[in-house]
Amino acid sequence: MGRKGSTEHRLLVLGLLRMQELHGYQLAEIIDSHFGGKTPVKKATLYDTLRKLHEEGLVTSREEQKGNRPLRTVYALTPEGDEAFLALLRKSLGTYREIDMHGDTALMFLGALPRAEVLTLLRSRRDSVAAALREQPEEEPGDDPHHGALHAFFSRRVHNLRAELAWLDELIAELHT
Amino acid sequence: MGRKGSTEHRLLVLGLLRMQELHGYQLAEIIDSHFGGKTPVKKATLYDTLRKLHEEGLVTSREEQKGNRPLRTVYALTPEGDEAFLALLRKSLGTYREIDMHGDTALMFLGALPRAEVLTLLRSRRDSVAAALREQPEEEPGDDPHHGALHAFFSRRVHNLRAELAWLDELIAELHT
DNA sequence: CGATTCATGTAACGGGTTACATGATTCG
DNA sequence: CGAATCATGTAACCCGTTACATGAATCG
Repeated sequence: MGRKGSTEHRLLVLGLLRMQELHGYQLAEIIDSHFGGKTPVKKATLYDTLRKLHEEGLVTSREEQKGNRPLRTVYALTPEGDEAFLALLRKSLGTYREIDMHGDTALMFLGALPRAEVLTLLRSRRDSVAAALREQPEEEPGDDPHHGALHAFFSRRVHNLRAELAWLDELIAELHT
Repeated sequence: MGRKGSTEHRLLVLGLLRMQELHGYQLAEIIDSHFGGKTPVKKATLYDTLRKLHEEGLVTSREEQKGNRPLRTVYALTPEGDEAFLALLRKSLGTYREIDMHGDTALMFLGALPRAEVLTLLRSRRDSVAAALREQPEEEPGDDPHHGALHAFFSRRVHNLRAELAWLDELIAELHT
């Protein structure tokens, strides 16, 4: 039924609706196109978020039919929606949410395996990180309407991956005694 | 009812049971003591995980009563539990799980606020990170039975926080034009 | 003509947290 | 004696994903 929709999701949807009115499917496409494959939001969640935002009066909805294509519901931001967006943005930008450490518990038990095996495993992990780093777009070529907008977002990802890599290298070297 | 219990939770519980048999409350205490306040696992989850591991035959259970204190259920690892632990550990150590980026969506919309305000907000975020970093134990004084075991775990946290800080500083400088 | 695309949803499941219930005991 | 501690659990809730359903249109 009526989910709340996390801050992140609301922020994303409101932020995109701020630039232009959109229907759900279109919204999903825009998001997917920027995150190729690994979407941070699934369609079901998007539709739900839109419905919720509409209930709250943060967006208006309007039915639209282009030719014989399926009926679509186009959403647009209301002034309240814009306010809500800015408030969320301010709160979110000014705060640091400690990132959940996943895949970390294993690090507590390095002693349970022979050092040689630990080294092999960590090197394999290192390779995964390096691969993920290579897949990151260096700097988006600028024929994108949101050109610079995503810069900070992706730059953080890259920074994080690089830090992870450096840390792993350090740990590996350390274990090498 | 019967939850699966995430890999992380299972790994943590099995790993701790590997060193000594424990009852749920004690397990929670051990975990809490190392993460002061911000526990990565809640009691309800722990009890549930233990129950599940018992169902699967990875741990044995035994009732114990010390004096008139409440009845406690003490769990101990079985050989299968030990195998399961090692398998989980190998898989987890050798793999990199991309961390969920939370609090990041806001970074996509830096353009929505005047640059001066963005700078103020980012500086406030920077301070949160710096504070979190100060709260991290530099290097655990060694009167801890798990002395070196947690080294890698905490060192990663520190590294991550430092990377976050450096990245924020860079971004702030960049926005300063 | 079968497969994919457009477009929107619903139902069920998964998995963790919150809040609450219980009951004895020890501490201030 | 009231409050906190010991010890274990359950029920409800929150939220997101998976999988499925629908139905027309277009593409190979």
